[in-house]
Amino acid sequence: MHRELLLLGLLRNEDMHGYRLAEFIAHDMAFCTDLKKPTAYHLLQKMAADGLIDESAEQEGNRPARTVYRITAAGEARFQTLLRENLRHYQSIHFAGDIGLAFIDALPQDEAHDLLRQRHAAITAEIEHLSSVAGQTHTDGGLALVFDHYLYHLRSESAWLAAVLNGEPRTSPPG
Amino acid sequence: MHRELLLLGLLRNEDMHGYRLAEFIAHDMAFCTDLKKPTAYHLLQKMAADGLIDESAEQEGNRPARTVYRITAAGEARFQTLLRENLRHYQSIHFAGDIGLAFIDALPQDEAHDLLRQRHAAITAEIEHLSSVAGQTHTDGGLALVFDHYLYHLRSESAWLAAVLNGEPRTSPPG
DNA sequence: TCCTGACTAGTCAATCTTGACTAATCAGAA
DNA sequence: TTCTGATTAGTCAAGATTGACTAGTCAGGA
Repeated sequence: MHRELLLLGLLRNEDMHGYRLAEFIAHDMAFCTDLKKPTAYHLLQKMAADGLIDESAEQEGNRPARTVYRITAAGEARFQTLLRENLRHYQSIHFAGDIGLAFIDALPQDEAHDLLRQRHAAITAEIEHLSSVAGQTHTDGGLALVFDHYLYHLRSESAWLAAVLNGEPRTSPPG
Repeated sequence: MHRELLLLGLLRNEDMHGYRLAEFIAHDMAFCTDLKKPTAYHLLQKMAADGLIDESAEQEGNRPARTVYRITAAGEARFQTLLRENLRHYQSIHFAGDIGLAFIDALPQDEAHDLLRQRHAAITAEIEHLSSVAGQTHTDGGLALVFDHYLYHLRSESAWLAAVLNGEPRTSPPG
């Protein structure tokens, strides 16, 4: 459902064709969604069938024709509903990396420790990378908030993993 | 891929039939995965076809026959590989709730604030609930670690959202 | 001019995922 | 005993998702 919200939200800002939508999402929102190009096309077609968006053909020079999508009044109403639902609720997350943790006792302690150190290094690297990209794009309005959230989350993950690696007692709160 | 790891890890501990696996996952691992019953069956059949697990029929009383799965040597090898891969890497997460945040400017500030307060209350409620269930099950070995991670994450989310609601400056680290 | 590699705009088959359903068994109440 | 609702053990069709592919365009170098 949040994928529809994403597409409607972007179309609300500006009419776009599928390729551009997918590209924007992949380049500028990679840190908060993993919506792929074919999925975007699929959802766009479905939403068009539902009357939430309008399709129109557009030709530029003699490049291949593009299908441009524009949000309708029904789509705007949907957006409003979905947005409120999204903000109101907390949607719990599952960490793929936790499955490994659940079976960590299957490995010798030394090796497990070493692997987790590599994981910690990967988190640190992502924090560095994100921090360095910080001021470049998506520094506007809502996306800035999301960016901050992601960075905060990464720091929290890093801190938790560091505590585990130091053998600190469990279930300690952050901050 | 982590779903295969999960099923192999559980079968490694004990032979089981599909229904029991799915039930255990839904009851005792809900906080770290969302693998559904039909998906579990699908993966079990695939892994059986790949020779990672063996199928055998089992009849108890005159209850319907059950297909019991047992991990093979190839399956154990796969488990070892997948476990190391899982622990070594950090797999980044996407928050469905972030999509709403990205478009929060579309709502009047007061309403947005109010909705986020409801979200915060939902997180608090989940923390309460989890804390109360803490000592009951999954307090063993790896699952204890995962449980701690989830609780830590919830606290981190709560803290971040509280900071946002208080209008505190962004991109502050936890702890 | 011709060729190569990159970009544009999408499509498609294969795979994954799940809500809803089936069909049998059992426990306990009426 | 008979009925109801819960539990057991799955199946299935429908829908979601994605890696790999197509087919045209364009820029720049040889």
